[in-house]
Amino acid sequence: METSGPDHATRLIDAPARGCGIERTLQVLDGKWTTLIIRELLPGPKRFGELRTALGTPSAKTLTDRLRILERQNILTRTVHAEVPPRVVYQLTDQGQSLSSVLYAMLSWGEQHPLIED
Amino acid sequence: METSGPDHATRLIDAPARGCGIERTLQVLDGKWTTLIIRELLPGPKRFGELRTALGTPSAKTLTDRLRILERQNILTRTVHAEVPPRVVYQLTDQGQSLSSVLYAMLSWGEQHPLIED
DNA sequence: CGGGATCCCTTCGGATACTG
DNA sequence: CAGTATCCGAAGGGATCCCG
Repeated sequence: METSGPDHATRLIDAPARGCGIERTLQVLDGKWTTLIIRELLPGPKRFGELRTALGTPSAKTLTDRLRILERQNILTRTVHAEVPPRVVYQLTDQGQSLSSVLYAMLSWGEQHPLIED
Repeated sequence: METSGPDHATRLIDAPARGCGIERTLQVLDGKWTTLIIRELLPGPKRFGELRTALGTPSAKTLTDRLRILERQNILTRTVHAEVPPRVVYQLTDQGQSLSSVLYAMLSWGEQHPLIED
């Protein structure tokens, strides 16, 4: 993976410090939970409660706030099924799915670099 | 890039939600400035003042705090040159350099997905 | 069940002043 | 120049209660 692409380094060096693509990505992958939310939704849609459990039970407010932001950013969709009890399903958009490339890079790096300390 | 690797998706789906490599990466790429600091250091070492200017002048405290954390995490080194005036140089470690794979993924995604709002 | 409303606390980041 | 020390405001995240 490192063999074929010295071009990667070049593009990273050439990108202007401010206003480059990295900053747009950071605008999405912001906050404590966002990246993990996307990770949970990659396999397929999930309900609010499923998400909450899978993430380790963040507060409802925290999760709701973040999901609303991601919805506005067109990373996921929110579908309300008018039933009793209500069922609300979150699903990644194509744009959200495409973040898998970033998440995969994060996964690979994290697996290869166990942190020494905190 | 999407053509050859359905394996990427598989590994992302299989990774356990908590304690997977993604979370270790998030432990490093934390806070408002970290990712941009690393981006600035990829081309080569920089002095404290150079970093500050390149990033858009965050407060000295903010930058110092974050640099100390990254030093403890073995992402970069801090070298003090005993001169007058003092000169302090920050340089990525091999581990820090290796984060370029993640930054490159962020750059690519950001370039291809201009945000609609927010 | 999936929130909304409210209150609260911690943390992050910034402003300012001072130092080796 | 590159910090340290101190104080501060805003925001993120959480706890609790209530509702359709």
